[in-house]
Amino acid sequence: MAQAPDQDLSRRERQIMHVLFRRGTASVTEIAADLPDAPSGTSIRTFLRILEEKGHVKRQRDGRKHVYRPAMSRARAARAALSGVLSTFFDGSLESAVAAHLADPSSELNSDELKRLRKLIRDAEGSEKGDR
Amino acid sequence: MAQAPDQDLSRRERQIMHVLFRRGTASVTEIAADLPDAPSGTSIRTFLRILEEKGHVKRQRDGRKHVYRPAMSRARAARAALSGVLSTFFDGSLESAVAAHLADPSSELNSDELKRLRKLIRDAEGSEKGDR
DNA sequence: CGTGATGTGCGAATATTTTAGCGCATCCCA
DNA sequence: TGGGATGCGCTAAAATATTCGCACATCACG
Repeated sequence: MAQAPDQDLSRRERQIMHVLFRRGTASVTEIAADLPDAPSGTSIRTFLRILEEKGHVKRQRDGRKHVYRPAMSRARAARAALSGVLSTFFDGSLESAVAAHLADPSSELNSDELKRLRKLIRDAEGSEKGDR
Repeated sequence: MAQAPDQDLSRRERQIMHVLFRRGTASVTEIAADLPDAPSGTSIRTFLRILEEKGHVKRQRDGRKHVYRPAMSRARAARAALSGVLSTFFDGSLESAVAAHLADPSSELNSDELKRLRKLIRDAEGSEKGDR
């Protein structure tokens, strides 16, 4: 399980995980750069240590520094995060979410992306696994 | 601003807001029912009071009970939540998100939904507002 | 080598979050 | 109308989260 890695994390822990997911990999300094109201490096290290103990983060030496990365694959976390949002805000429907996003003026997607998007769906219709 | 209502909320506050967004409206009892490891009703009321003070929740009497609802529209919160996830896990691309969701075996969407989805996009291509 | 800049972890102070106990008000109905 | 059930807010204790000071390593380099 552990579907919702977020659910069990505190605010800071979550923020840090998000930075890590966004960057893929990051040093304490880089994390600090992306953190709103970033605390001291020492504090960030504390969280990293905790996150590591909880099994959410892995570390690796890089010269004298350490580089951190999420323990869970981005893909997996992404899926979980997305379905969480769908479930809470879109009645679980991808369709409504897409509709909302397309309607959002700030989404700014060009016709190219739209075209690819449509192809994506056409292909999915094609394969249509099982479908009971 | 206040784009990310989540960002400033504690774990419990967030959980409660999510229940509220999911249900639209809820009493303390209903919230308790949806909350993982629900604390006492008294505790929930405490959070509701705090959330109200912070301006995230509105309340309304219903008989002797109170009914709570999010102060921000679901649509607005939904948009914010979605773009947050897109930004953190999908490089801001709706396309990747859709691709991921379609690939997710547990997504289970039928051909009807796919069809509507495609139409949605086709329409968007048509109107293609501004596109600066 | 000697020294400053950088990085690290531990341990402990501080601040916030989380939880409930209480006493009061209201409602249902025997 | 008296008593139990249900709901509410206030207030304060208990539990967590958040932050950092410190002392010890490493590294680059004059």
